[in-house]
Amino acid sequence: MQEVARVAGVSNATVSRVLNNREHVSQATRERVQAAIEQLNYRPSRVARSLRVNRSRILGLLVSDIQNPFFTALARAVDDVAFQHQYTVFLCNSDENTGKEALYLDLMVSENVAGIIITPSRETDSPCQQLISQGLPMVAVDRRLLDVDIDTVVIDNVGGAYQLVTNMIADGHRDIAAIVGSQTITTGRERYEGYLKALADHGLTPRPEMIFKVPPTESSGYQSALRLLQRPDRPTAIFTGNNLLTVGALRAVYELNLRVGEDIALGTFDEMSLMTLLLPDLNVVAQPTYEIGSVATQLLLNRIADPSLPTQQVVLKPTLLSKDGNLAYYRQSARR
Amino acid sequence: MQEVARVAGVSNATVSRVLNNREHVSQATRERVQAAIEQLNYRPSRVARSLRVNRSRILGLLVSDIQNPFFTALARAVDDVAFQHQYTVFLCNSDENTGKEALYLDLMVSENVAGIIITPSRETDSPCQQLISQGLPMVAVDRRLLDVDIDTVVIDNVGGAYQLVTNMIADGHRDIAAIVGSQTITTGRERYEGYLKALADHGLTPRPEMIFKVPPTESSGYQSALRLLQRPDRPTAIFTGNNLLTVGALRAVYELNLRVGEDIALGTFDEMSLMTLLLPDLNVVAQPTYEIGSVATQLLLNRIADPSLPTQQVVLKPTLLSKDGNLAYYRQSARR
DNA sequence: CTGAAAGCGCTAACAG
DNA sequence: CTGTTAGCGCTTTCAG
Repeated sequence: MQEVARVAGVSNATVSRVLNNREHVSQATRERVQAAIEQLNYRPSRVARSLRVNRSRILGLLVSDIQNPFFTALARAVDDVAFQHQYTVFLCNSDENTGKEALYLDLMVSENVAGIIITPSRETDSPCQQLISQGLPMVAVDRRLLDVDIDTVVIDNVGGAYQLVTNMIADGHRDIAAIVGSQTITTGRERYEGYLKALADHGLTPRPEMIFKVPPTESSGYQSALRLLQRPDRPTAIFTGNNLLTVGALRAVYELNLRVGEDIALGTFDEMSLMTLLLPDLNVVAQPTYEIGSVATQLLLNRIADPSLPTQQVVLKPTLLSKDGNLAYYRQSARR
Repeated sequence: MQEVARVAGVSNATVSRVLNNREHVSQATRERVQAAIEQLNYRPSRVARSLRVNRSRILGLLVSDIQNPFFTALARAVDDVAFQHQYTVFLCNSDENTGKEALYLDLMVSENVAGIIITPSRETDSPCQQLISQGLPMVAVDRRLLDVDIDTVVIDNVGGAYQLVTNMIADGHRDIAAIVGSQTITTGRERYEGYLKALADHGLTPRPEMIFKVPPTESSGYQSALRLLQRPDRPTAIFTGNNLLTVGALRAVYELNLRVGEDIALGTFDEMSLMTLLLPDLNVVAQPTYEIGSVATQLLLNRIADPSLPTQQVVLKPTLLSKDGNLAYYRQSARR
């Protein structure tokens, strides 16, 4: 910067003014500085600026699984909106691991991010509480945080699961098993709640041995489904709580040479590329993933602009895909 | 930091020494400082450190499509290796857009990253050249960069495509169409080259109207496949150059109510979750994705440690999945 | 083994 | 409209 100032024959204060498009600089000087910048191929240090002004134009995004298409779609949306507002995104992967989550949060703070969007890996005792009370703008996404006053964007998990399971009941199923995610995460608990409610409202009582509450991973889905399907009294349908559990369950189904929609019905959350295309008989509740991400980012930007805003809890509606509608939905989303 | 120094009754120089695990600090002082850090819940500013030492422990990773499972698997590998070495990863999405690519590169430099791993969006005139000559450690991954002396990790695309197409020929196909990515990207060109070579070596001549060179997107794959499949003289097989093209092609196949492996054979690069499970008749060349990412990261860390190292070009072997082997491969990779 | 002091590159008063 | 100056939080000589 000194160098630029020297070449342009001005002080570095003036260079700074030009850089930040401040007024009180004559057109002539401005152009001289621009020329010097070009000539030297100068790039301002965002690090120094961040240190000085004590805030950056970086948003932290901490997802719990970078390989899960749901989270990458979310990341994509966050990136888009941030980019439109000249913010950039620091994307990290907590791996569903509270230790890593805490570590990355610390790191983001150390890096002076302007705010953080997080998919919390547990709903209580979150390190988020402390950061928020320190005034760091934060938004929780996909999963709620208990006992923390924080902007939140989630979907109506109870309602979505309820619709899905009701739909399976309407298809004639009376014995519907469930493989749902850990009950310490709101999505897992709420979707399970919707499942139970749908059964109860139709006079059905679930068999306890038909219910698996497991970590939301592919291998858990696989193991659980295998155990379910190998029973002599296997259920006629399985409700799986998220996409990874579904993939695992599908693996088990195929391994046992069963057919989805014929030997066993499957109902699940999350639309995945190819899944609806190749498995038209799958019952799917699709999340408005892109919208979740963009709303969350907007919320975060609003809070950065005005930290005194009251916190908001946004609940978006998922969409039950009709069997005929699957392909149409897939096509539409692929077009984006 | 001042605060910690005050509470511990030492100078901030000493606090710094404790923070960085430097010697020449008595055990007693060290403990006093640690206690103060705990008590105040102090987190050092990485921004200030980065400004002072003019380097950070951040690696930049610039991928061309954050929603492509190939790149997220890559990101996962980079993240893992970086994390093991106490580095963190700044992940950005160039969106296959040279403008965004240049912008993010500038940004990463401004943020003082220690080095960059990039999947270049074009093979010539890359802004990477300049950064490298400025001494910034960089690694190109998945795609080569022409006329730039840079560490590179790619797979043997020619060989992989050759094997795949040869395999289809062995299955009896004589009329194999191709939908390959832009020829300004090395993967697109090399895979096309392998395709041509396989045909030539078996005395086959491709029909020009059966060859589509298009951007590597799902919609290009869809459009191209649709046009191919709607011809009265449609081919018996299609070679698609990457996973997105494949997904698009699959969409066209399903829309026309054709069956993979019966009405039309498909051969493609990249293994995708579920794809091999649900489509056992797909011919697939799988990339050692995780290894690509980990080798690239290792290369970058080596160069950061010693910038004078000669550059390396690593070429990894892809694996042709036998039809029977698909499921086994899928299972194994899912276990990771 | 510890402290004082300079300075990384930038911004923001404050003067002029 | 432009320059001078102080200082963001840290590391790193150099003295003691």
